[in-house]
Amino acid sequence: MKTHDSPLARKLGAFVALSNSDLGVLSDLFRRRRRFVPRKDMIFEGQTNQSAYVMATGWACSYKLLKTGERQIVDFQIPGDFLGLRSVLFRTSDHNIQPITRVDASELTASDLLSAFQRTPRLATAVLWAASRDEAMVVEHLVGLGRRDAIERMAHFLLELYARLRLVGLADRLDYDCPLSQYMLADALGLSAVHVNRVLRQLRDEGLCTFKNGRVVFDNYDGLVDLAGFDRAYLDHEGPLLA
Amino acid sequence: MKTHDSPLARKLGAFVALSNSDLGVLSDLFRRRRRFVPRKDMIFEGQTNQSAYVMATGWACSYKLLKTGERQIVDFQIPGDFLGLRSVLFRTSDHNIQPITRVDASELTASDLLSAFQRTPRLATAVLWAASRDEAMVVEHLVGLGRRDAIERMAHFLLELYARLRLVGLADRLDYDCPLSQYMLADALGLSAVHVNRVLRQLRDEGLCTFKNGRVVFDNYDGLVDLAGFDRAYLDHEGPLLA
DNA sequence: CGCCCCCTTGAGGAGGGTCAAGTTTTGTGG
DNA sequence: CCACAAAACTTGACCCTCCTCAAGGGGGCG
Repeated sequence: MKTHDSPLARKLGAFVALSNSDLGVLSDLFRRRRRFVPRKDMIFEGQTNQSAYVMATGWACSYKLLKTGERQIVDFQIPGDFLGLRSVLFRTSDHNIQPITRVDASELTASDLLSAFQRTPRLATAVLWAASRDEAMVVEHLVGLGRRDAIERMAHFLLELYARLRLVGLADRLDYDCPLSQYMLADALGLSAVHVNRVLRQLRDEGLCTFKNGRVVFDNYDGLVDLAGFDRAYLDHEGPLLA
Repeated sequence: MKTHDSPLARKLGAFVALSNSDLGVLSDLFRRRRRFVPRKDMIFEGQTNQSAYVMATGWACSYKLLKTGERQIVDFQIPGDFLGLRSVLFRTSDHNIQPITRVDASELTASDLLSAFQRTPRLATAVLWAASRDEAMVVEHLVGLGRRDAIERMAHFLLELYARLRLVGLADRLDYDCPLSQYMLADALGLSAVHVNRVLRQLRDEGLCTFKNGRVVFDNYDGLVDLAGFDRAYLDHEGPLLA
C-alpha cells in the first residue's frame, strides 16, 4: 500500500515499530488533501479554530513577526512533519506558517487525531514522540542563537536538516535539495542575508560544504560536524516503545 | 484546604475553571514532596527514567551545555511550573535542570498524571494548556535571541517574568523578588555578564526599571513595555474551556 | 523585454565580547 | 556578632563579529 511509504510513516516507523493496523489507521488520516502555494500563509498568528496538517510534499516555515517588521523563523517543516499540532488543541495560533514551495498536506481535526489515538495507542505514543522531537529541535535552535557564532550556527543547521531529510528519504548519501533562500536562512539563524552569504562562502572556501543552486553538498562531513559541535542525540531520542 | 491555594492551582485556575473535585484530584498530586539544594542538578541530560515535578517553592533553570563549556539557559521555573514534563513521557532527558534557590517540589510519575487525567479530563486540558504555554515561552525566547538587541531582550525578559510571577501571586503591584544573578541572566539572554551589567544600568539610568539586591522594580512600566515591544498575548493564551 | 528576486562583494561602523582590576554583598565558621 | 572568603557586581579600555549601506550581476517569468 502506498501510504505505508508516506514520509510520516517512515519517520514514525524509525522509532516505534508500527503494525499493519497502526499503518492502516495512519493512512486514514491522509484523506483530506489540500494544496497550498508559496508565500501565502496557511496558518497565521491570532487565527482561531485552526486545522492542523501533515505535510506530504513541499517545504514550509513557521515564523513570528516583531512590531518592527523583522521576522524570526522558528522552524522549517518538511514532508512527514506536523503543522500547527499545537493550534488544533488550543484556540488560537501563536505563529504563522507559510509554504516555501508548493505544499500538499493532509488536513487533520482534533477529533481525527483523538479517534486515531483511541484505535491504536501505539500511534498516540509515536505522535507524542514526534511532538517531543519537534520541541527538542526548537530548544537546540534556541541554544544555537544564544551561544553559537554565525558559522557554527550555519553548519549546525545544515547538518540537522540533513538528518531530518534522511529520515524521510529525501537526502542522498552526502547531499540534498534545499529550496531555502539566503534571506530565509538569515531569518532563521538570526543573521543578515549579507552575512549568510559570506558564511556560506567561507564554508565553501574551507572545503567543508557547498550550498549552491538549491543543493547542499557536504565536502567534508566530519569536519563540519566538528566545527558545529553537532551531536545527533537530540534527534534520535529513542521512543518509549522499542518492539 | 491549603492545597487549593497552591501556585499550580492558582495558575491553572486563571484559565480553566476548576471544580472542587478537580482541585481535590490536583492536591492528590502533591503527596510526594522532595527538597533540592541550589547548584545540584535535579535532572540531567541523558538521564533515563526520570521523574517529573511540580514546583511548590523556589526557582530553578533548565539549560544545555555546549561542547565548549558554554551554557545556554532555556527557561526558568518558578512555583506552579512543571519540571521535566517531557522527560516523564520519553525515555531520556535532553536538558539539565538545576535549582537556583532551595526548591520544594512534588514528584510525579507518568501513572500519577495519567490516572489524574482519567479522573478529571478538565484537569488534563488544563495541564495541556500549561505545557502549550511553556512551549510558547520558549518560542518567544528564541525570537528574542534571534531578533532583539540586548536592551530589548532584557526588558522583555523582566516583563515576562513579572507576568508569570503575578499569575502565581509572587509579584506585587510593580515589583518582585528575583534571585537570579547577572551571570544567569547572561546565560539566558545570550549575552556576556559584563554586558548584562551595562544593560541593567542603562535601564536604571533611563528611569525604566531597577534590578538591585535581588529585587526588580518597574520605574516606568509603560515605557518598558514599549521598549520591549512586549505583547502578553502569547502568555494569556485562553484555554479551550472557559466555563 | 523588463521586472523581480536572489546572489555577491566592498567599505565603514556599531553592538557586544574579552580582559583586567576594583568594590560590594552574601555566606560561613568561629 | 564578627571575620574572612567567596560570589556577585561594577567600570574602563580595546577589539572583533556581524550589521548597514551601496552597487552590480544573473536567472526565471509574464
